[in-house]
Amino acid sequence: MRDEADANLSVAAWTKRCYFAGRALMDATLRPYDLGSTQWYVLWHLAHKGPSVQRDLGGALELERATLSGIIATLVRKDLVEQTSSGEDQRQRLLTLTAAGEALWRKLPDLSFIHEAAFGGVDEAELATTIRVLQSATERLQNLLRKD
Amino acid sequence: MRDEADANLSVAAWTKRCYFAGRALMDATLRPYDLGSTQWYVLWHLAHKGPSVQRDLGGALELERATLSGIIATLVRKDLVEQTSSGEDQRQRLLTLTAAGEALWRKLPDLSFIHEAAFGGVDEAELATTIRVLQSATERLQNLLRKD
DNA sequence: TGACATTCGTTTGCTACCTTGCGATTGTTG
DNA sequence: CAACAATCGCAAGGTAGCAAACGAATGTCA
Repeated sequence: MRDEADANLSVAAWTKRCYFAGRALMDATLRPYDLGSTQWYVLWHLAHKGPSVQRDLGGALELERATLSGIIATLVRKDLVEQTSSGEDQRQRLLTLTAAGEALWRKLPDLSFIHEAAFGGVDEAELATTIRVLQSATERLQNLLRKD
Repeated sequence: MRDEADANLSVAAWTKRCYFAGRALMDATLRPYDLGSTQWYVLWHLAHKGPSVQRDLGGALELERATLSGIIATLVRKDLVEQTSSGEDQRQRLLTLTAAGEALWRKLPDLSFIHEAAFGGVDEAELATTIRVLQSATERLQNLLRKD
């Protein structure tokens, strides 16, 4: 949200702009494959960590159950992920890549160029400072949220 | 997106978490007034800068025309904003706060406590570093985006 | 065991972001 | 002036986030 010259934007405004710029580049790269960024994270997790229970995946990706539920539904509709009632607990669903899902994953481009483009070559100390500032802000905000 | 211990999250991950934490606190504060965060920004702009042409507001808030269109439609439905065909250019719409909009704006709590909670007391130099890192990352990402 | 509480996933409905494509208007230029 | 291009707002359709409420399955404890 810009209300002054670009140079005077607040930390908060730059945080938002940076987040959306990265998201946009990720989305643009994935568009030819008809994948959204969060869908990519799900595939990444299943490809690297193997089949997962939906609840655990939600924890790892920090998504609400309701949010993940919709994303998984989309991936199932596209036949990239299979959702089976995993034996033990009949409430839980086990998520597995389908053959089509594995095939697509192998075709996908490496996205690490995005992080590299954004932060490559930046002084290590400055990166560490940035992380510390953002982390402490996040924690303070979440504390305020919990107290309501 | 978390795939390691919290302490090892990347800058990108903290940028996202921080953005969403701030957004969540803002949304929670505005919920009793039945307002979303972007709706608040629109009201803020109209209250402080006076009536605006929709196109200009989109520029100031960095929203696509289509995105703003929906948000304005919501505010019009709630009778907080009036949308008139501003004389000169018959394509443009002039946005004005209604009486109800002004009344609501006066009742809204001050949200500056959020920015204060997040970044208050942080060393000035560290804040400046954070802004510089995020700004340069944003610019580099946007350059890549434009080149596609 | 039976009543109650909790957990997991889904559904519904909302905000907010995007792209694509359209109609209406306006600007430009041969 | 007429044809073409550009601009503005809207509509449709998609992704991704949230809260609230619900059914089914499971856990707990009197």
